[in-house]
Amino acid sequence: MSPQQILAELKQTRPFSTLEETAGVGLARTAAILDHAFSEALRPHGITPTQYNVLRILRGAGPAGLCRNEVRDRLVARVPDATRLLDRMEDLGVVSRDRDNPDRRYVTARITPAGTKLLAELDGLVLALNRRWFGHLGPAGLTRLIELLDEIRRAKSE
Amino acid sequence: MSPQQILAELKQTRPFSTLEETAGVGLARTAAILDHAFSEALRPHGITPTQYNVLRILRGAGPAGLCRNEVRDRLVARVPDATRLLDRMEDLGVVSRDRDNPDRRYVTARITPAGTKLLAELDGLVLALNRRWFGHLGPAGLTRLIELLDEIRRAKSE
DNA sequence: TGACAATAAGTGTTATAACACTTATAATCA
DNA sequence: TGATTATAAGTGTTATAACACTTATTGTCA
Repeated sequence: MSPQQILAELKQTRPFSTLEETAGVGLARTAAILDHAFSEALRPHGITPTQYNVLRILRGAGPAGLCRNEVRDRLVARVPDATRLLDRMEDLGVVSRDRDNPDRRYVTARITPAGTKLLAELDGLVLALNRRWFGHLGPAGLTRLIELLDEIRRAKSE
Repeated sequence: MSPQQILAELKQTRPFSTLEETAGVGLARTAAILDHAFSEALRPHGITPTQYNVLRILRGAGPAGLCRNEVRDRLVARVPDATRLLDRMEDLGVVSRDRDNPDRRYVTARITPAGTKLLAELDGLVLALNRRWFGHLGPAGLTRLIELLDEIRRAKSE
């Protein structure tokens, strides 16, 4: 096989083994692994990572709660059907909803006492997982990682 | 309100504003944004990011192809139903399958000429997207990002 | 002020993800 | 060699994601 053929074959099977692509695949793979592990860790508690995210958002909002679209827009991952996501969480008893805004188009979602209790039970677990997965990078590594990720999102939105 | 109450309230609404958590949320959010953008970019071409991933894997495997489980295990994100993922891609005409292994339990999946053609059409797009999203980090930033992500996955699997 | 546009939420429907379970073939070993 | 275990693929089913569309309420302005 001639050098040209070898190069042609490499080019065919791995057309862009660039740093950019390596970073992109690494980012996607890492996020997928951690999301799956988090999902497994939450399973015994009956909620998904997205639902956990909603609970964190609503706990942060306090008694005032938040309307559906505000919850949706604060989610880590885009969800096109926040209504039924909140439906399920209402069925679970961790979220309540009321059309109590003067503007009657809005429906306010709030975390319930049961939701607050569940979240409190999970705080230790989440802290431990974050330490296990990220702790060994050290403050300098973590700060750099956070910077790099911020830069990527900034470039994306420009 | 006493300082203690203020602290207690902050603690309640933001129990762990640690570097680890900031990195975790940043990682998940960045990956979700890029995956969504990639999905949108692929939409006009009729495939999803996962299907694109399968095509890349099968192009890399060459004429020998790969069995279902090998394809599944090489995917960036875990997929519990690779059979029907390949079913759909076979319906699209970009993948073929044959039970042509001496061990008749195996079904070999291969990329079709149509799949190779589609992938070739997408190479430029993917290269451009990767440059746009990651290029401005520079070789040093990209290398560091790749290192940090590798470290996270290594810690996870230990 | 009354038609029209804008905004918030919800609904209908299809496709895919996820999980448990079954079938088919091959390898192992008493 | 024949029963048993292991491996690969596929199937049945439910829940969720995704997208387009509809309804209800409010704001705007000719």
